[in-house]
Amino acid sequence: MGQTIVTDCPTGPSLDATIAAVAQRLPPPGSRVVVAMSGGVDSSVVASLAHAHGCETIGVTMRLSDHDDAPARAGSCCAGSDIADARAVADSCGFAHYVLDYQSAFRAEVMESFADSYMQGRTPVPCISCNQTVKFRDLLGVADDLGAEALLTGHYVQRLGTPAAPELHRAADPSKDQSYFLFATTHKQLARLGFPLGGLDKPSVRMLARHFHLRVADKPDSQDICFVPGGDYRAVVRKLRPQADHPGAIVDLDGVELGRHAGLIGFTIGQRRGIDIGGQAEPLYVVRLEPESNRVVVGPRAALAVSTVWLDDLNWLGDDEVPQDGLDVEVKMRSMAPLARARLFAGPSPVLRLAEPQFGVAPGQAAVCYRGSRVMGGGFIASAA
RNA sequence: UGGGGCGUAGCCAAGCGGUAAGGCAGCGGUUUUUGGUACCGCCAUUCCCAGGUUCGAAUCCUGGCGCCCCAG
Repeated sequence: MGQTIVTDCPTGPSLDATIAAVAQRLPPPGSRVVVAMSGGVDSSVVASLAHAHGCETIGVTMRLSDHDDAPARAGSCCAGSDIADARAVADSCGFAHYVLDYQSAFRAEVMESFADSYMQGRTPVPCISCNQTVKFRDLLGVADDLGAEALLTGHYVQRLGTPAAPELHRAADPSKDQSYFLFATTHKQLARLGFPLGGLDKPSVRMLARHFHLRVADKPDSQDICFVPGGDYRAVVRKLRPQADHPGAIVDLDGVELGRHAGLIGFTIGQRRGIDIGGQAEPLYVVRLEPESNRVVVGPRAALAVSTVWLDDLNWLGDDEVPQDGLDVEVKMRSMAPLARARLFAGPSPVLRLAEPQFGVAPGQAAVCYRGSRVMGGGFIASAA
């Protein structure tokens, strides 16, 4: 009593307009498509849309880790309940759905390298290595085997340009943009991929989910690393690499020991919390990790400033090579970081010269280069100074 | 055992008779399909202990205890 009835998106775009907008990003009716279904809202909507659009839709869910015995957890992908959700969506809409067991590949190529990376004092982005391996290599291969024209996913990114010269762009909704995680996608892969949701915002996607009566319509967005459901990645690394992590010293910039740490894997460059050293006038941040001596080097925020960033594995998505004298780009060095102006130099040792110093640049993270909304390419941060 | 100084939260520290600042650390939350950052909130009924003065004491007095410095 006395409650206000809230209508859905009273001022938002209409349902029909939204569906029409998405249809432009789908292959023509009759095309066979594979949809990578995680069991979440986004990919469920993609599959439902493709099916409704008249595509011969095959939903595929990869079983990636073995949490299926665990109780349903919000925020994890491809666990048991998520697989059931994907299956239920396919059943209710009436398109095919397969579950593929990729646990061993996922473990070998994503989880193991995740652990190794931490052991080396780096800070990996497992979502990117997952996209590079099981998703856009293996699953695309599955799509090929099934004779599919395209592999569709629920990522919030846009593939523009022409099929022959595809361009990767940020999502229309900047708050949902996932292009950071897709920079390593190759030109060839991009040509076969479709991201129907790239022009929508989340409320529109949920509106579509309700329209299709999907049971996942109000499922919470996923977060955290999918194979670290509770958010405790340190426990996962220690389980993968028992005995590999040892207590050591926390030292200041001059090498003076200020405290002790339980193990290097608990730290990331730029990290403030968890250092557990009080009595300072200013907060201490992790400035450097030294796997050789097992030391964590800490210092004031100012000590984090870097203006040169060296990259590994540059994946270039531009139309032309990076000019000899460099290219002005805007770079993102964390998924939710603001863009920083920089000049990119390619070659055997690609390097970014930052226009303004940046703080908390961590090796292992991706540096993704943009020009306007377009992803020009990127690489993994090797080192910074 | 002469002189001087100090003892306030895990650490640093303000307060100097009117009912415990702040910083760091920690904890919780918000944000977020990576880690982290940032932001917000919480965090001493009590000031080494025991008495006393006072309407009222962390602040004054007395006595302990504990540190630190200077001492021929």
